Amino acid sequence: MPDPAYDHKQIELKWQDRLRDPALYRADPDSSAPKYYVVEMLPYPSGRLHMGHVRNYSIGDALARYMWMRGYNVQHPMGWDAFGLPAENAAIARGRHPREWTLSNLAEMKRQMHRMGFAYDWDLEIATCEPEYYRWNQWFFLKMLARGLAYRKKALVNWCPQCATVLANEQVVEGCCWRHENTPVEQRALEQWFWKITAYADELLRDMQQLEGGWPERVLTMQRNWIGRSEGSEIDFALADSGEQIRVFTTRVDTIYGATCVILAPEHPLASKLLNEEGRARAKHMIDGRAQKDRGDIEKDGYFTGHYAINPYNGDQVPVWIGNFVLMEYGTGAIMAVPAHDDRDFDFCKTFGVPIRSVIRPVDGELDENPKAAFTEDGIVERSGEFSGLASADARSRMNQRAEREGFGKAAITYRLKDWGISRQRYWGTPIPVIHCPDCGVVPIPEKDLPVLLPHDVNLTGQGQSPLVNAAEFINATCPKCGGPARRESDTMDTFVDSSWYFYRYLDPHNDQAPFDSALVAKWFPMDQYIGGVTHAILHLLYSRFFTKVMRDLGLIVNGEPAANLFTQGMVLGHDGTAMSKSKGNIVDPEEMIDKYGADTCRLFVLFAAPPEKDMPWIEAGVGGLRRFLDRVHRFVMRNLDRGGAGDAGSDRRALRKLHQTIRKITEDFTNRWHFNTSIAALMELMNDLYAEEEGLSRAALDQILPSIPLLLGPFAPYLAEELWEAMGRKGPVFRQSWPSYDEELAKEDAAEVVLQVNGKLRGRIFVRFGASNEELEKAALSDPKLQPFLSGKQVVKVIVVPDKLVNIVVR
RNA sequence: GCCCGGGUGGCGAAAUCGGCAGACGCAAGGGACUUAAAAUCCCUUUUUCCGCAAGGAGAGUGUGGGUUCAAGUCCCACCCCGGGCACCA
Repeated sequence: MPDPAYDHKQIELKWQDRLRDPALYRADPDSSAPKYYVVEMLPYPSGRLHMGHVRNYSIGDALARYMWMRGYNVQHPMGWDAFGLPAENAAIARGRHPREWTLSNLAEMKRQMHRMGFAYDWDLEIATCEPEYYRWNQWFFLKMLARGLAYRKKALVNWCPQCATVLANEQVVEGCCWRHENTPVEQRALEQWFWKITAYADELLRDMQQLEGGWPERVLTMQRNWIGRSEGSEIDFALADSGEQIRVFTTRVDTIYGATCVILAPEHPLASKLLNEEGRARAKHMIDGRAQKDRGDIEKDGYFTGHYAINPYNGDQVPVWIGNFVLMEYGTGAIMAVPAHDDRDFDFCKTFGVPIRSVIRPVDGELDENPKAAFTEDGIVERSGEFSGLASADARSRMNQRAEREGFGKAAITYRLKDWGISRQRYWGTPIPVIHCPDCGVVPIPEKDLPVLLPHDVNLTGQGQSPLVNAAEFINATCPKCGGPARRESDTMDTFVDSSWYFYRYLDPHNDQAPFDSALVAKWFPMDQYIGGVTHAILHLLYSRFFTKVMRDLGLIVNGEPAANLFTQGMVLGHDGTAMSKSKGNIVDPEEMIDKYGADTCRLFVLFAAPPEKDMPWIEAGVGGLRRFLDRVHRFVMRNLDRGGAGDAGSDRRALRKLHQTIRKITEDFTNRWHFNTSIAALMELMNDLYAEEEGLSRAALDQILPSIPLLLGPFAPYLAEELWEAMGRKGPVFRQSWPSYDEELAKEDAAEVVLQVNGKLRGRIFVRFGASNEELEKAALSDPKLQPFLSGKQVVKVIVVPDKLVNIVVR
């Protein structure tokens, strides 16, 4: 009789249907089990699921299933943010309303994910552009406003002409928009809303200590660089003619006696005042040049303003220049140039003939009167008045003291981090809940009037101004303070706001009294495990840390960090070796793969091809092998369900040993590292052995082996696991069973295989009982016939024995 | 330029604490079954040399050194690839 075929379509349809009940996946809020909280990063609903998403989800899903089987209380939400901008652009392109488009897309993605068999609570999904989510975004905004953490200012902002909106610094990649890598970002001056993430710069930096070990070092380093704290001094140089102050920032105030000019950024407000017409033209040229791509390649340019400034320490008058290498957005936008002790200043001053004056010598060297290059290390300060002879560090602190005493400067800390600009000139996003009143100014909408909802009928063009500006019904409002006519804010919030706190809302998605129940969050947070792509290292992960700290200060939560452990999984790359993306057209559609091979096979394949932290190029050639493996599993179980037989003791022993070794191996893989590729390889080895021993297996051995197979397979290939489990007459679901335990004794080999080496070269091997003494092993090795040719006529110098493993004989 | 990763067969990879390099899978080749094909099963597959054969000897984890009885793994120098940061004062 032929073996029953593994019909993945029939099996998967059947179990898709039976596993639809959300109650199966829901965590028990009263559970005393050790908690384990897995959250998945969300794909944008602007496209369909692709194999990259399938891999990301499969990693978390396998882990969640295993944790359930170990008795953990798993909250394993997968849901979606309805991200504004992509949704809006896609909706415009298809001539549909963003809301309609978003919801239908969410439904489609939900269907696909259900088809893939991801175990998740199907009630939990959140579309963050829905009214209830607006409400709490806006509520947070008002809280921030009240605390001075939200403010509005006119600022030079990054503007993507393609998106027709503003971008945060974090969203600019190599001078281009993160979504349009060929569109250079422009600078525009606009009134914008900001959130004061800089108020938490120090804490965001300091608390990274807590994350050490739990978060990848790479991510922490990226955040550290991004925050970019540097300690130094701010010093005022007064203009010789007008007395107006130029404040400079330096980390090397100890070199200030060597300052030979002051350089302003071309955008510096004072620059336009000091410059003549020609100078202003030069400044504009510098600004334009910088807007182009490769900043590092731009040659130094400068222009003398014709004015002089006074070094407050020694009264020297130094020329004031503008320079294209001085950045307005860092420090104070002005520097003192110390060519003798800074590479960039050296470059600049050499080029423009500004004098060079050395004031620092190496601790055990002379002052270099005529340096060929800048000496940038700390040393001993010379020619610096009362500070001469001091070590650099010492000089810095004494100079700061003097600056403070005399009122011309102070010690200061500068950050590279800028406040988070959250204004977007788009339709599809959370409206910023304020009103502009001609009499009262900016007036927040009272909490009781939230949420402010988007008007439904707008003219979406994707061009120029936000469509909300022209939506009269929306824009014309009444001032909540004076009752007079006023204008509603037309900016909407950056959608990174939505993703900054969605994982809290997941715990309590239907709460209409508060963003979430604080007690529930206190019980679950910080989440034990967060999984996401490294692409979010400084966007989402920094924002959500900031949000967490703000919410803590609002008294909503008690944790200071959102996630104790972060795992950054690798991407699935297209055939061309670059990340899958719709614009490149290299995405692989899971729908096709599922039809062809089945959902289980697809999941198994993406987990098997590479360990999860590694990028994985999509090479379909290997998928068939995984399908064949599942076929083999199915066939083996099905044809041995009712088979009788006395069996062979040797076969039984070998098969059971392999079984227990496999359980041990997979358990260790889940516990120590998530290398599912080796777990799956172990399962394949088990099946290979079972096939080899099949003839000799007794009924008793089969009764032990068969039920273990779906349990071990469950985290990786859930549909087949359920099917086999049911075929054995058991009640599911598999992921709610106990994880099988292994017996160390049964897993043990009969004898230790000991490798024999002579001078480190493999010359033979022997089998001995476990725990044989070093003397026994040494004796066995020295008398082994295979080793004699290499030992005869030689003198044994040393014998190294590693019990149960190896003997190495050193001869001369 | 600076800071992280990484470099192992034809390919994806494994080797988890310094102890048999290449598990597992793909692809390839050969065989069995079959009228035939598919499916399935079995064998070979890092490489060079010796041998009719069983078998044996050598080389080999980007390159060059080093430590060690023993190195893919540790140390030093360099090359290449990927990522992040980059006139950050």
